[in-house]
Amino acid sequence: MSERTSKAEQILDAAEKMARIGGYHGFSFREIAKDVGIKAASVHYHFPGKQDLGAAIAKRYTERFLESLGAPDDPGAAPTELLQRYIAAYRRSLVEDKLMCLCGMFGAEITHLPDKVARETQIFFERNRDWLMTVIMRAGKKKKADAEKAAFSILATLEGAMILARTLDDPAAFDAVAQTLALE
Amino acid sequence: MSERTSKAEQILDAAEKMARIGGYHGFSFREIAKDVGIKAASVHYHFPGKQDLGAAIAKRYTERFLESLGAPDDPGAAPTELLQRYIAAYRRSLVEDKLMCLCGMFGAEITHLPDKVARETQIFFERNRDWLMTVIMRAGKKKKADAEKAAFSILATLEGAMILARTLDDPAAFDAVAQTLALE
DNA sequence: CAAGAGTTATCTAACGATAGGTAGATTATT
DNA sequence: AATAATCTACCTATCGTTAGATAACTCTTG
Repeated sequence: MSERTSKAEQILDAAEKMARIGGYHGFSFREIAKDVGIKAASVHYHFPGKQDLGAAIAKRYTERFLESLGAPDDPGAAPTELLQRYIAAYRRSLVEDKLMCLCGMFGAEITHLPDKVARETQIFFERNRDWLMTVIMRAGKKKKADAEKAAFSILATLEGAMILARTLDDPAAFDAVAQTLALE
Repeated sequence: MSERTSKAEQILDAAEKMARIGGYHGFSFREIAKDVGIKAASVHYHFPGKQDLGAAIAKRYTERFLESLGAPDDPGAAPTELLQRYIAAYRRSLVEDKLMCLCGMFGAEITHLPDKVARETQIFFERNRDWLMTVIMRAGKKKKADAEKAAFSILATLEGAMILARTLDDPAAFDAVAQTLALE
């Protein structure tokens, strides 16, 4: 009886959602188990330890996020359009999912995370930086160092905007911040 | 025998430090107790519940933070100087204390926090917004609505820059982001 | 086809650690 | 004597994790 999604995927789904609300301590094997209809011990069959599960959701999150953006050097998409798409990805997470960015969450508590999880979190930021740098250099910035600064700035600003908008419970605050980015 | 700092203050110090590493779940009565040299039950004498302690550190953090900035309408300080001072406050937390902004941390996990704590976290952002708006309006001729957008943008960018720099373990990333702010 | 072996997935049941919190005795200070 | 501060001792809940039994499914083989 093969269901539409595997148990491992269901576990990842539940863990990711919980982590995007409460961070690394926001998900537990028991709560996940209840969510997907098995016992806590069975979750360990799919993911040996919490570190592994934490690293797995961060890795999947990163891959899905970048996949949803498309290639930064796609000739069919203008750099400005790609940047708008990038901003829209954060907005969707905030407004539709009503969830924090997983790696923004993990990033805040980075010094409190197991190595495996911290590493995956770093990778999210590095790959986002690289994606943005490619787009920015296509858009006109010539020096690589300047492109990196601009990429860091966009990345940081959007992560911060999510926190701000969620704290004030005001999606308009996100848009206000995003608006100051779009002009560049 | 009255020491230099009261026990309540020592408790706040310990709790704040732990929370700025691990968030709301990053501090516990037992760990705090060990830190200040009393038993866990005694911590409850000073702060009845965890909510109260969490709210107290957020409140004190906000007050100290704004105090360190000085008045936004101080005639003796130019708006650009005040903005530099604002950026420097974040930088100090990152580089010297090597700690995350407490309310940036709490903001990330806002939907997971008790009401009392969430409220204090909101107040941090509101009061920072107001401080920045005052400075920004002094600096230019901007409309109030535009000043709010600019204030949100600075606030979000610096919170995000802290997360970014801490995750990549690279203070230069913070400076790169801050540099894009200073030009405004 | 039928039986058994192997593999995959889940279960029960518990362990030790840690959490927030409470009651009531005890000590220290005023 | 009264108040302020801390203590011991415990409670209940949850955590990650583990060992070992038990199903459930797949594959091979007589």
